Amino acid sequence: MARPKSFDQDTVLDQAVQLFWERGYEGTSLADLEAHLGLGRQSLYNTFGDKQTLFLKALERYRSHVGERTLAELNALDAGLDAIRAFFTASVESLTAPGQRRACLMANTILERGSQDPDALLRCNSARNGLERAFRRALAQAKTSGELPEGLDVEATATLLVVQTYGLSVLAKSGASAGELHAAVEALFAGLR
Amino acid sequence: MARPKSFDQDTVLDQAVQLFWERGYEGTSLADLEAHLGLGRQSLYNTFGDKQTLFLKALERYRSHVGERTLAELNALDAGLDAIRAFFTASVESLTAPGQRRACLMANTILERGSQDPDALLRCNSARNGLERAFRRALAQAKTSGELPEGLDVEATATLLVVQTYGLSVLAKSGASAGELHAAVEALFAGLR
DNA sequence: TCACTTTTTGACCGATCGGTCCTAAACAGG
DNA sequence: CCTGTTTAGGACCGATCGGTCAAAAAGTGA
Repeated sequence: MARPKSFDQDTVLDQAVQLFWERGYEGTSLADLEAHLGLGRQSLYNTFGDKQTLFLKALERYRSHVGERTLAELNALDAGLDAIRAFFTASVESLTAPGQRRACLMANTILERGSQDPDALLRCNSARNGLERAFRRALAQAKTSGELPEGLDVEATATLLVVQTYGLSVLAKSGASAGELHAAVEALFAGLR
Repeated sequence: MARPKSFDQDTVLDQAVQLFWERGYEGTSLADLEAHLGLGRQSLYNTFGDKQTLFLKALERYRSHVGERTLAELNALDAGLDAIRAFFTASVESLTAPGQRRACLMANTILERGSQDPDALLRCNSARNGLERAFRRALAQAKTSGELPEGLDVEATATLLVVQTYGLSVLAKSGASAGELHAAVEALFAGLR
């Protein structure tokens, strides 16, 4: 029963995700947000609260969109070793896409904000848990289907795969080629079987 | 034949390294530097140039001190698999030391400054090359001594170890326990042999 | 002691930061 | 058409940013 908002919240939030992803939290000013989101400062504050709150919502959005999409096939019921390999192949491709060397928003946030923003860190860790859980399930599946040896430590290996995921982000941002990273993934899988 | 500086450059530079390491480049203001380094702004500019130049010198110092110290045993002539394992064990301990969750300055810099400071990125990559070279040598040594299988791809595995190094930094900063990370390292080595 | 050179101190600069306030515009319901 | 409520625009706020300037202080060599 009053004037409605002239924009779609989720669309705007997606653009905020892009900005924070490319420039980081400190590197993204309110002026940047106004310019790229196409709305005034007061609208930003009315809709999302202050900068830090907006950032947390952007993190949430990243997790529920970007994250879940890449997790989808890993969470399939019959996901095994192939699904894990597909996950890393797709990750490397995405991380090294031309003009898109922005690593992973979660890894970026952990390093930039980990010491200062416990809420942000909490969301990053929740996202990490989701990934690690998916890895565990796929690893267990691969183990029962005989793709992996009986003695394999599923818990530790899942953590190892998370380490690998974050490490690939850093190396990709530093300019490593897709070939290098694919080879590193191959080396990892050579040890798994 | 004039007034000498009242401080030791390297000592001051070490403190700058600490600050940048803990707070990042953007997160460290000139006021912070003045306060913790104990010298005035003009002295900073006279001695090290502007903030970005100081940062590059701090990166260099980090590499030549922190970096070289951890690389030392990896660069020993007879370094093999044990040396690599010792490197990761020491890394995990250092990364999870209480009150010191600051990850690795190189990884931090790659993610925070990689897109904006090509000079900084260059130095990070040069440090990475040093690490990767040491890994290659130790891996080759381990291969000839029979610790590792003939078919092992030294090049790709060395990259894999760099990926792990960076990944451990991120996970450590996110709050992962030393135990978790040690287990992940174990899982990695289980695959290598 | 006396120049000469450098360091140091601290005030100061414009720009930009995140955030707020106030007013005008725009829509919904009656 | 009004009335009520919310949104939108933009001026404005104090604080802080990196960087500069000028003057004072402190050494050096003669």
